[in-house]
Amino acid sequence: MLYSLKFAPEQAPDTEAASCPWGDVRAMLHALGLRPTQQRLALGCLLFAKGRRHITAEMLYEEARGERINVSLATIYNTLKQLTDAGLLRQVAVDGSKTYFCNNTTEHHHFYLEDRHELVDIPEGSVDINNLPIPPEGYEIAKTDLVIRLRRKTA
Amino acid sequence: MLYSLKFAPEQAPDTEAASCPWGDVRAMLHALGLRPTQQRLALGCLLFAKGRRHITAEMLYEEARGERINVSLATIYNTLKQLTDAGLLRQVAVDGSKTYFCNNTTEHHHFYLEDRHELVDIPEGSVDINNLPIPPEGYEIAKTDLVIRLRRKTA
DNA sequence: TTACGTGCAAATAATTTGCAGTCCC
DNA sequence: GGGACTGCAAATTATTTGCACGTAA
Repeated sequence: MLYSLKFAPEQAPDTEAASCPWGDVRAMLHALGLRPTQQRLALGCLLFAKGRRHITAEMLYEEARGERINVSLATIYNTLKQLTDAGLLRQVAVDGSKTYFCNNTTEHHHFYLEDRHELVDIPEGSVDINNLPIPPEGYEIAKTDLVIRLRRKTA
Repeated sequence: MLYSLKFAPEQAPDTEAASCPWGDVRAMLHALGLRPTQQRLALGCLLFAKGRRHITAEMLYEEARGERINVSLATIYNTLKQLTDAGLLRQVAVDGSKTYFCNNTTEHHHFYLEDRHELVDIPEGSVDINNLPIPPEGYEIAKTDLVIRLRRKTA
């Protein structure tokens, strides 16, 4: 909440860097060859500020609206795709419907809380996957996704 | 192809058992409390006959139409859901769009061939997952899904 | 200015649902 | 016959796209 207020349209956009752990969102966009528009600056900050790290387009949209950021859902989708293509976000498929985006691009895996429809990082190193099978001829591993689905204990 | 011809509407439905590795589809449906309608018998046979084991609703629909089985997409979805709920099929999320159903309900994992949009079983035992993390308070593991995404080698 | 971006609304795609008609028990 | 089942078409949900207008370099 705090961090994103600095991106409200009426605020000076040059002050955002300090509030975003990822560093300077403006620099990040520049490095990607993307214009630092108000929408992208704001979304970049929401996405890379500490706090929430697994988000759907719809969730990000609601979060942005809550922060009075003027942005359309189409732009949310565009931006998420651009950042994903750039390798700054990781897309996680959990069920056949919503798509989650994760701002942690290190090798790690996820818990999925079925009752809350929520993704949670599994701390790095706490799961070992051994004996990764050799891919069929002509293929190489692009990435490995491990999702441990959790249900509420009934006992 | 061969196996499903026996389920064409004009054929005697009592002969299907021999052609379906799962056993007697009629008995299976009975055990689930589902009426052995022509559609369900035919779909049950397509799903549990050897051969294809990872299928989407759309794929099953096309396969059924190819076999002259008269069935609607809505019924495909209904049936897939019923069989999944009954534990006879396993649903696998691969990307944010299509949902795959797998007729292998043993613990196993998948390759996903990104270029062909195809799921392939990884032989059981060829991947070890160790140190499964302890779920947060109040939760237990419902299932673990490991998908190894493969891309075509560019080299 | 001028190409890149954005918002809106319409288009897709996958799946679900409501309901009238059909088929097993 | 009666309720379970099916098919169709309309409704939903998630996402993409086309295009007129806005805005950063």
